[in-house]
Amino acid sequence: MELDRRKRQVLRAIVEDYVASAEPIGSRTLARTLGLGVSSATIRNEMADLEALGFLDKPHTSAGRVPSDRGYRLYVDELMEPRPMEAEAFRRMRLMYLRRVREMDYLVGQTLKLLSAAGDFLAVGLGPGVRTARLRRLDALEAGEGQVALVLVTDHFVQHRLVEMPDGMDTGGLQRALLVLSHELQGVGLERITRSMLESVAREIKGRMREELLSFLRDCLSDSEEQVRIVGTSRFLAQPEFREPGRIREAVQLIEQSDALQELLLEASGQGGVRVRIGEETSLPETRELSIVALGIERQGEVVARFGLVGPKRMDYAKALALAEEVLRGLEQAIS
Amino acid sequence: MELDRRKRQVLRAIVEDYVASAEPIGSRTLARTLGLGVSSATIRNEMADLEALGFLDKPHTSAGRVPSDRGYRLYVDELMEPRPMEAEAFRRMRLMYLRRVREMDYLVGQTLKLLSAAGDFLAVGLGPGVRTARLRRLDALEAGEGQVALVLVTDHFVQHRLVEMPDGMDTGGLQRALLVLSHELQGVGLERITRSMLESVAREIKGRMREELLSFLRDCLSDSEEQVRIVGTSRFLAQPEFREPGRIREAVQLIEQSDALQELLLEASGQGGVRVRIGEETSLPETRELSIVALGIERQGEVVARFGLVGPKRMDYAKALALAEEVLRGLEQAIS
DNA sequence: TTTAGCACTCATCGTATGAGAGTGCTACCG
DNA sequence: CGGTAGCACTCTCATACGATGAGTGCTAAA
Repeated sequence: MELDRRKRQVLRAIVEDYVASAEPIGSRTLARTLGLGVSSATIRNEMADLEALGFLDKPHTSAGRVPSDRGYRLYVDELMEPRPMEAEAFRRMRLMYLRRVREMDYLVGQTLKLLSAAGDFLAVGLGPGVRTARLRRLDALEAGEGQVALVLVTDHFVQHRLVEMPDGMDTGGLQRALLVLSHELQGVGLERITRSMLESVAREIKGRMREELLSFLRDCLSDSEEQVRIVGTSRFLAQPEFREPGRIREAVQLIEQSDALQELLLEASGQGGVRVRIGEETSLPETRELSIVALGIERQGEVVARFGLVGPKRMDYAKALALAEEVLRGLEQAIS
Repeated sequence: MELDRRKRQVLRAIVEDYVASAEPIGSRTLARTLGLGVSSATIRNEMADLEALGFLDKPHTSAGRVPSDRGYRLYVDELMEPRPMEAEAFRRMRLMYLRRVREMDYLVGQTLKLLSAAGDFLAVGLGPGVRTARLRRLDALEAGEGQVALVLVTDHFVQHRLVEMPDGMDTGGLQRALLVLSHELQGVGLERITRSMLESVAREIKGRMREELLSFLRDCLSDSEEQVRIVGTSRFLAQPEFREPGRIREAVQLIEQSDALQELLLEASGQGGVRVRIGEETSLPETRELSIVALGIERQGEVVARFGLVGPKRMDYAKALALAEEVLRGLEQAIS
């Protein structure tokens, strides 16, 4: 089962050629570019063997070879040469993670920008959401002209809503009620906060304001914010695999109704660290033709953020892995 | 130049047929569906006249007729029968605008959701950004464990950033400095606030914290937030006009690099009220084949939010107009 | 003013055809 | 026994061709 040296060379060359050109690789061109001093017929034999072993596929009888999922897998695990990040992007990333911002939403957004700028990937990211957040503070900031800003602060995000106070209502009562709630629930995981807890406090507030307050708190506690964020659509869609209208349509749909992407990201990023899922390994029918390099950021044993670099299976795994590892290192250090 | 009754009937029928079917309309079918008791030859003559007057186009010699930009224009201005919004969507919209939320970002987001759910449009929206915002409050909320939430409140949005305090620094100084700044600049338009104003205050704060504070304030004052928001891509792209790969590619590009869409929205929504731009009228080469129903929300003579419903020229103008007018009414009332 | 009739145009679709790229196999070589 | 040359075979893709059908424009007549 072990592949000999030359087979590995051939497979690696096919993967790298195909990644670069998006065209199936024929034996003639490969014999030439490989420079091994063997003829195309020899390469053909090697290719036939690799195909029999499941590392290559043929789109059709006379079209050259294309790596199979197993082929990509072997390439990623054993054949590929790791490649460090581009210097400029590396510098920017470092700089960002040295800052003192602790707001995950912000960090996720900035990281996504850097990731999608670095290649033709679709960069997806998922913040901590309510799952791992602990309440720190709940407040109502008077903002003049009868308006008040409701603010909820947790250990890694802030939510707010600007609301108009009903006539004749003073902010004092509201602030007091929130202060009580704030003290009571200090340090409690948002997930543990039930509606009845909120409602008992809100009872002291009357009328319209109660509804708005409850609506705000409910929105904060619901997972609605924990939605996957997606950057880099157009460079992703510009890839040659999406030239046909059918494919592009599929991809657009995948992006727009982001549930599938979210599931993909959750599954692939798992319990932290960097992982690669290739084609069928993604276990989602919609993403059978895509790959993802995913990572989960851990803090105190909890995964607080996840990122993924999604591309066609023919993506630049070395680049994506270098990016992913750097994000993992930088971000975990930043929030530790 | 005035069109007689029958010509108007014919034009209207062609527009409505074409909107429904996306196929060019022939004289035979039209003669049948119109039920005027005249033959296809008569209709052919009318069509030839309408084409000569510039209200119809021919994709090619033997393909039936299609409305021209002028044809759509006349339809929208004079021929179309206004149609009220669908009841359920109307109810939801009403309910939303009766709430007391004054945060434009939130309102824009919710409105876009409703708009894109109501039809096959691409719903675009633009919040007030810094242009029309007036500072209300600037604060630093202690959040425990050495973290502090910087909060900036204006009359229609809130910005925040969660930052880690450097060791040994107390929030007191920070809060005092912000309070001073807050009082000084109370009610001042964000656009008027210059960097030197900020820096003079920040001078009292030392080290890393100053950098983070300035970075936060700069981000608040820059237009970065005033980016057009886009919802409904996939339903928009599912329209038959985007069946060809070239067209769909164009459209995706238009959406992703949203500058053009933003410009379109700004131009079309103008100084408030509801307006329609059809095809060439959009004055952007990229959107020559699209139409937009746009509206600007005014408050005290300033446009604080803009929305657009973008579709192929063959869009359902009656529906889009009904939606637009309701948003205009509801939102202006809500924030007045 | 309307209509019937007819020649004409043009996109579309299916089929045929040839070129080109690439494979698999067989026979042969060192 | 691994490597190579040669050749038949397969399959896609581009092109051409003709048939089909929808629709028009025009003319002459009602």
